[in-house]
Amino acid sequence: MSGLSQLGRFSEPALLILVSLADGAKHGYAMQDDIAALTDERPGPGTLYGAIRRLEEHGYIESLPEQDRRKPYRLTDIGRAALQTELQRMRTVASTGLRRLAVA
Amino acid sequence: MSGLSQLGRFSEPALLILVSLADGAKHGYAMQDDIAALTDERPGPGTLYGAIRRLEEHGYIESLPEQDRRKPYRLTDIGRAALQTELQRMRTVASTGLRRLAVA
DNA sequence: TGCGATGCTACGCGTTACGTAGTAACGGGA
DNA sequence: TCCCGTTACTACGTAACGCGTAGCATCGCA
Repeated sequence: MSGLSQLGRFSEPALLILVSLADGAKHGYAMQDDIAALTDERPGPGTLYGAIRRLEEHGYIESLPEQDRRKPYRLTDIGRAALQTELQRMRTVASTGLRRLAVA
Repeated sequence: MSGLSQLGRFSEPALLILVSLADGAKHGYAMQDDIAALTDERPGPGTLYGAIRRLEEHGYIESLPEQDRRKPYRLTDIGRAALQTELQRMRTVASTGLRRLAVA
């Protein structure tokens, strides 16, 4: 754990899952790898599969037919739209914050 | 409530407070205004003052002498550094996600 | 045949988000 | 002068989430 992460609720697993699915369908373990590459923090199974379940319940992602022992998921249209909105907001906040830090 | 916010834990009050303080010391109510302008979501007092307390406990912000009925806070050096790190990570994730959405 | 990596489920604890209610002081308008 | 809305914060409770741990099964490889 480092930085603001100790405060909890900063890793935003759900959003990272959506980002992970943005370049194609993946199953859980592959998402973990992708997220680890993106953020240097590998979410544990409790975090990951909990968030996946909630995202599916909300209709942001949907499961594809299971193959092998893998349950792949992909973004729904709703999920894609929500992700775009959220990422734009995120980028705005990040830019604003960094600008403020630079000026001050 | 709109978009991913219904999933909870997406508004990240603590980070928004830090961004809010990045352009100068503010008291709680002023942070609410600033955050509302930034995100179109005004955090309620439970959210705001809870997050402020935790940030102070962790040494990311510190309180200035109370004046009138206002308790102003400002970023500490630690808070400033943590915020910068976090915002950079955030911008990277946002950019990556948006790029992926554009390609797909 | 053992062992690590893969892939997921189940469970529980601590913490957080957030709504609601309550307090108090101030200023402006009727 | 009496409301009433705004400012500013405190206190409290509940639901939800993050995250760690444990467990189970399969696969490949040495």
